[in-house]
Amino acid sequence: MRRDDAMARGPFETLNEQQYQAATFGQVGRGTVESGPVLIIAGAGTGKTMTLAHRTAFLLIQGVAAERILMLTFSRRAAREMSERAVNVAAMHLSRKRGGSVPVKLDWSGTFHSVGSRLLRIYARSIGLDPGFTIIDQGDSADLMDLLRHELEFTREERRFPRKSTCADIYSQCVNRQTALEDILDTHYPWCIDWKDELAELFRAYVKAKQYQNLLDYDDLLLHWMWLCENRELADAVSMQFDHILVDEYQDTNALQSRILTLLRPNGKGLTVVGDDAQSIYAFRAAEVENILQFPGTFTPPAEVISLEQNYRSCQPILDLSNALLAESPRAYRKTLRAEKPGGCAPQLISVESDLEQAEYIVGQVLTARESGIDLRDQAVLFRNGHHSDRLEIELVRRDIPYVKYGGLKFLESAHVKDALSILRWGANPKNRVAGFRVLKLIPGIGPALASRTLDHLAANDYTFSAFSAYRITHGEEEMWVELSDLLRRLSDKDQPWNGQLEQVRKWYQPVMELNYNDHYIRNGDIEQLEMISGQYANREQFLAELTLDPPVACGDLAGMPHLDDDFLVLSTIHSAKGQEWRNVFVLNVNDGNFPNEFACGDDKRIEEERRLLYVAMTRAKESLSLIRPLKYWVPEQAKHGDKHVYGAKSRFLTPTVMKHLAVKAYGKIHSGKINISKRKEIMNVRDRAASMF
DNA sequence: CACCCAAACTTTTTT
DNA sequence: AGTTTGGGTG
Repeated sequence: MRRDDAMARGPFETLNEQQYQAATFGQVGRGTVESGPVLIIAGAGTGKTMTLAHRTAFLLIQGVAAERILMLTFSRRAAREMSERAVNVAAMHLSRKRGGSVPVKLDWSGTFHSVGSRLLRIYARSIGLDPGFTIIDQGDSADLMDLLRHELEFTREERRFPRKSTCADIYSQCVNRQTALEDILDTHYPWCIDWKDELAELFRAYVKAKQYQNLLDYDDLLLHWMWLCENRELADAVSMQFDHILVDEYQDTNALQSRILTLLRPNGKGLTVVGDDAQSIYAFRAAEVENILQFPGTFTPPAEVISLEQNYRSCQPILDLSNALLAESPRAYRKTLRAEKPGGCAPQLISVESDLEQAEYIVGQVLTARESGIDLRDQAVLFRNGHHSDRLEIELVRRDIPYVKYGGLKFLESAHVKDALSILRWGANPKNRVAGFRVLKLIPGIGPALASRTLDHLAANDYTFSAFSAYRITHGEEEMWVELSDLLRRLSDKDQPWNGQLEQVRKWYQPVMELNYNDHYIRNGDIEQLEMISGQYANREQFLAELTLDPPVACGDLAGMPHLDDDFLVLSTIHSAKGQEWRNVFVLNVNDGNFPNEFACGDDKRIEEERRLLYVAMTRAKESLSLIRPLKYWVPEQAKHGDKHVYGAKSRFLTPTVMKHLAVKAYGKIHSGKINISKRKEIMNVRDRAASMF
């Protein structure tokens, strides 16, 4: 078939030459597309999502069934977007041609973790797993580590044992990198090296505990999927379900993920991966840039490589700066981004006195831009660490500027939400000791020891909650205890409808919040919000699984959470800004210590990743880019005496070659002896408040 | 044994 | 600034 004739028209005419090559790669047969492995190197802003969506649409148009396409993405949001766009493009074409069967969505589109969880529920029995497993998030996994490290009495040693989240991190690195504990400690956690034996023992206990309690952590979803595929028959069964496997953000896959792909597609047939090595920023989560660099060579004949370099997002001066930054990094896929849009002005490097002036400067610039017609939602402030925006947030609240913050503290991580979910999880799975422990300690008078004994009693009675009705607790609120055991019995009853379960949980939990939190009315609102969300799920298992795999982004206690159609400024960590774009972008704290982060120094590979992080931040900007550099900035490190400010050196990434593309500016009085404007405002504010007291 | 308080310690980014 | 541990009290 001469697909050029057939396809050049219709939905594919908007693609440029490389995008078109990528989208239509492969030999078209009757209802099939035969294609070897292909790697699409998609630079920032080169229409990656559009290309991948069009490739999927191409497959659908050629007659590949939607349920035979596996789309693996980095986030749920990306999965949804990709599915929608692909289906729309295909529908546009198909309805014009024959009006025949138009797929509504891609059945198998999701993150590695969510697809893994789905496959494991199907194949659980064949690998000796109970399909009713509970998925636990990073926090739960850390809590379980905490319980075990106390049980093993590692916390009683003279030197302090690594904190619970560090233990969980180390374990996760070992699994995801498929590397021995000793090597992980050597390269990533040298300060924990003395605890090697204890950590190994802790991890053995952790694995046992998870198995006993029927829990899977994030890493288990990948690990068990891989094990599933290591069995030839099962691998074939999974593999034969799909004609095509497409992987987005391939540069951020880890050893487990690439191994799973290799097992599913040993010869690479029907495998399409998309990514940009220059945007690999998840090494801390065990991502391997090497995966994308070595992808072509892992097959014989090697995979086809198609490079997209035409940039549709930014103006040329921004790309010149980004290209210059990246040119100083040694890497395999050289690319020079070219702008489609003409004109544009040079990116700026602004020096300010401290984080206070930084916040003030941004607020001023954002408001000026809005007056000139750029909505707040077209502007974003990006930063390295979640807390870097603290100062700015205070300023924004004070000046009544609405904003949404991505990254940082999440809804699901707040204590009250975890409490409520733990009650639900415990009801769903009485063996879940972490959840039970957490819930029991909520009752005044019940501490770790009593909670532990109560859990033992439950275990001794075959994990039936009715055993609690005869069980008296020595001290502790009698009434709350009785109500809790009642609630748990109802929750564990299989005939109990899902509808209304969260309401029952909230009714029991409300007094606990009122007791513990001053802001309980705000937190109660969060639980009510959770209740609303729960209505969208068919059953409890689905709700709990989806919520851990795809947590809601924003936390409700933001000062008046902006409604979606309102105008608001976007604050985001660079990691959470991936794939997004704004007309106007500010990058905070561009100094050595943040770019690169002080903890990343000493290791060349990690420094390169930090450079790429700055690259990702820069390439989010469409029209205007401002890098801000405070001369003095706040460090939350232990400060022995007095001043917690530190003088930040200029980022080592801003070399003379890179500086050529930056317009240098200073804001405010850099050497200040006098009190500056913003400080005076703060004093005024305090005076007003003092006066209003009487 | 639970709870409160003080002291010591702390590695960022997230599915 | 937030977390974790240890000591003292009821």
